[in-house]
Amino acid sequence: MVRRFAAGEALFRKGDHAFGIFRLVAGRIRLAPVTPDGAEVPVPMARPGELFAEASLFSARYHCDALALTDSEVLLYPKAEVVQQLKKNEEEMWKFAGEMAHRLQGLRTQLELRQIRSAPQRVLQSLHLRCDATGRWAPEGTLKQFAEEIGLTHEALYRALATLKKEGRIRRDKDQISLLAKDFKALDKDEK
Amino acid sequence: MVRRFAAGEALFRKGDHAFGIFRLVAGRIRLAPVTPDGAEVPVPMARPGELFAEASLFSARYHCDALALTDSEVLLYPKAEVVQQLKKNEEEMWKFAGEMAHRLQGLRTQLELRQIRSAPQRVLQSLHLRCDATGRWAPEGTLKQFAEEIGLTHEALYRALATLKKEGRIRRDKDQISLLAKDFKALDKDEK
DNA sequence: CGTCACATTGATGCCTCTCAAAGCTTGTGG
DNA sequence: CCACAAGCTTTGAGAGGCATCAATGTGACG
Repeated sequence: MVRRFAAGEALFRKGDHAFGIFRLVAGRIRLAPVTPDGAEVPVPMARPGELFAEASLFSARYHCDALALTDSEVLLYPKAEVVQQLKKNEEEMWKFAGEMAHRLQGLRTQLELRQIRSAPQRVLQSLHLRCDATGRWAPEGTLKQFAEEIGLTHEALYRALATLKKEGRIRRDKDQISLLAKDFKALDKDEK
Repeated sequence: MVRRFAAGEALFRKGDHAFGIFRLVAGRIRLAPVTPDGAEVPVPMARPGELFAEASLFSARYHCDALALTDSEVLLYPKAEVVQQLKKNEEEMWKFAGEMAHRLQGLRTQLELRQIRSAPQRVLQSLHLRCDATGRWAPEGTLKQFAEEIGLTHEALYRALATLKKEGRIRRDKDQISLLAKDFKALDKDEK
C-alpha cells in the first residue's frame, strides 16, 4: 500500500497504535524518539529502500515519532496482514529476518564509525565502506546529506575532504570521489 | 552448547566459515570489524544476554572478529541446527525475529545517544534510558565500563556526573544514581 | 536575472581527549 | 591483622579539533 507524506508531516507518533511497518521508497524520514527532557535527538534516518518501524510488529504501540523531512513516499505494510503472511509463509519470514540481520550489521557499522573522532579518519572510513571495487564512489544526494549521515557538520566534512585531497589519499572529480592507492588495497569483498 | 573463552581469545575471525550464532552468558565480547587501513575500530560490544553474529545465519562467512575481552562464557547455536529449527518452527522463528527487532531499536537508541556531543547531556540521557520507574539506577559493573558503553572517556564521565550533581539534576548514593525531580517526570513506561 | 540551496573557506571558542597525579576500595599474602 | 598491589575513582592542567558563526563562490531553476 503506497502512501505519500508531505514534508513536515508525521507518519506516526510515539504511543500511536502500531498499525504496520514501512518501507521508504523516496524521500527522507527521521525517526525521532522523544527525549524525556524535551530536547529532540534526531539522527537515525531511514533511507530509500529501507524498512523501518519493524519493531511495531512485536509491539502494540510505536516507540518514536516518524517525521517526513521532505515529501516522501512509503510502502505501508499493514500489521495484521504482515503478521499473518509471515507466520504462514516460512520463505517470507526468512527473508524478513535476513533483512533485519542485515540492518543490524549496518547499524553496528555506523556505530563504529561514530566512534572515530577525527573527521578526516571518519570520512576516509566512510568512503572505504561506500566505494565500489574500483575505489570510486558517486555520492547519492548532496554532500551536506552525507555529512549528516556520518555525523559531521558539513563544514567539517568539506575540510576533511580538502585535507584528504591535500594528503593525496583521495581524488575528487565531478560528482565522484576516488580512493587513491595509499588507502585502496583491493578492499576485501566478502560482505554480509 | 556452552563454550568458554579466555580473555584475549578469539571466538571467530573475519572470513571464517560461519558455523553458528552466539549468545553471551557472561563476560565481555568485542566485535571488531577490521578496518581497511589497519586501525582497529572496536566499540560495538556484546553484553550478557545478548545474541550476536546473527547475520552469520544468512551468510557463509563471518564479517568481523569477535574477541573475548575477559574470560567469557557463551552459548553457541550451530548454524545448521538453528536454521533447520527456525525454518520448521514458526514459533521459534517469530521469537528470533522479535529479538532482532528489539536489538535494532537498541542500536538506534545508542546511535542517537552518540549524537549528543555534550557529556553531561549524554550522560543524563543515558540515565533516563536506564533508570527504573522510580528514577533510580544501580550501575552493573564499574563506571569506567559505563563510560565506555556510552562512548566517553571515564574522566569525562566523572566530570559530567559531578556537573549534574552540582546542578541538582542527579543524586549519587552508594552504588546508585538517582534522577532528581527536575528531570524525572514519571518517564513514560510503554516500552515494547 | 534573481533567488535559493549547496559548496567552500575563514576565524573563534568551547569541550572533550590526553597526560598526570592523588585518594579510595578491594583482595591477597605474609 | 596489617601491608602492599592493582584497579577504580576523582580532580587538575593543557592542547587540539570540531562546532559555530560568518562570508563568499557556485550551480540550478524559474
